[in-house]
Amino acid sequence: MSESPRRRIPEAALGRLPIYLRILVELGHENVAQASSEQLAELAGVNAAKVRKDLSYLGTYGTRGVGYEVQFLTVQIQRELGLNQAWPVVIVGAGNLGQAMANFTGIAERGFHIVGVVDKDESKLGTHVGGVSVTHVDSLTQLVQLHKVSIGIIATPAAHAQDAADALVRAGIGSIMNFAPTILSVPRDVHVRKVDLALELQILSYYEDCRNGNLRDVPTDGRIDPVSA
Amino acid sequence: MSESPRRRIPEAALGRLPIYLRILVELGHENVAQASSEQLAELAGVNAAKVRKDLSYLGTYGTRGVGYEVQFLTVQIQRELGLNQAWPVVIVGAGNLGQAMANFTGIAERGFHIVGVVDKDESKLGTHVGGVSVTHVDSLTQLVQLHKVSIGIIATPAAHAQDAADALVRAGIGSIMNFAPTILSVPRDVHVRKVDLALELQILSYYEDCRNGNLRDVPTDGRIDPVSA
DNA sequence: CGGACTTCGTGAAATCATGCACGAAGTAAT
DNA sequence: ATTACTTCGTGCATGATTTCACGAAGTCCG
Repeated sequence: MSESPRRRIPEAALGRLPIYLRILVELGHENVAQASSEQLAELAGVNAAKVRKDLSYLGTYGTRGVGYEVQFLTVQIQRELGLNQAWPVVIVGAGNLGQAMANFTGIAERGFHIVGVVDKDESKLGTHVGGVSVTHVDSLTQLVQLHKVSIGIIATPAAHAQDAADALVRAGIGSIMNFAPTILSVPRDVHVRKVDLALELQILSYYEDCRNGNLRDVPTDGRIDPVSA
Repeated sequence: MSESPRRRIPEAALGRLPIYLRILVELGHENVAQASSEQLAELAGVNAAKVRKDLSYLGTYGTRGVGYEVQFLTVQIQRELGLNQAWPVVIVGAGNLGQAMANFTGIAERGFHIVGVVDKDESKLGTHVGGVSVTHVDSLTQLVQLHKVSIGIIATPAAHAQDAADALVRAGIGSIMNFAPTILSVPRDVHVRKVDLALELQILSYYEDCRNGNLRDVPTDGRIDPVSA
């Protein structure tokens, strides 16, 4: 049924669409034709009502008494996420992380195409990383315009992350994935998603500490020197 | 003032503590002695009331009219997160990502210590990665027990992630950071945090697609073949 | 065809997170 | 000491997210 324009998927639901998508693609590969919200929920590690509500933001694509058509729903989610095109991506920073991202098959598999890796360190220039060679950061704008890139990844040390962001914005990029543990300041219309790897470990540390019976309840009153980092 | 036992910091606030911590450590390095919630908020990219509320879960550590003592608060957050010890960590998977994590200075800087990298691929054994050499996954349990490791990182291909998780759990690990795009099944008392790099890009893709005027409103009624991944 | 059964879509309730706004508690200076 | 000023801590309103629970809409089978 042709729906009225539905808009703006809530952030929380949006964050789960890629998960459903991966599951659906997998099911597709196993030639599963249909899946119920119950099954999807099981595979996604969430509850069934949430799956249904999340999917309902896309449209009414399920069939009552049956479930969802895997192929069809796959396409719908892809369309919604804008994945019916291969997005070109540039990486700023050819260190460990930049290289890992450039080589990461999971990224290429899901429709992203690394068109360039730039760095400001002369010694890294020309080395080959994941099919492209590392060029100087000065070539960024050129690279971006040539390939019509709109997504950039910052994999530089924290100290240079803002420079990298500025360069990306100047080059005309619209979205940034930032691995540096820094709050970037960018124009309002540029989207930033940050991924802080150490942060995730620190959160695990919290839970481990809880588990070890360190009942964090008695506030210290003596003031101790912080350890240096 | 000795408080009544305060407990369980809400997830959302917990996720911001590492950010405040990083900022405080930085301020400390610049010999800043005090900081107001306003300043911290500015640096953290959030609003001041949120900073105050988040910090209030730890205790009443601020001074009205003044702000927070940088050194003191640093220690408090570290204590809360369990970062007053150096947590040993093992990495399963010596591919790009595993290597990048092992070499990542940001991790060591924040009190984590990579004590081992294991892989099942014979060809990778013995290579040196970030100060440790890669050993066979069979040595995992030994490694974990020797160093009293409780945090593991899964950086294997998705297909082997569950095996990796099982091995980690068997070895006695309590928390897992999972880079593989898979829902792991683990005992209830094991904490898992997943980091799905492609997922983040897919979300950026959504926003880019929106920006490009692709008003995602008219649901297709014809059914199209999904592209293969 | 009709009844039993399945599963979706969604309102409404419950929970969680955010942000405002103000009293409380401190400093500073006269 | 009193006044002016700053900034914290937090109750409360608002908004977002999750979950429940049930009617609607379909299938299946005799």
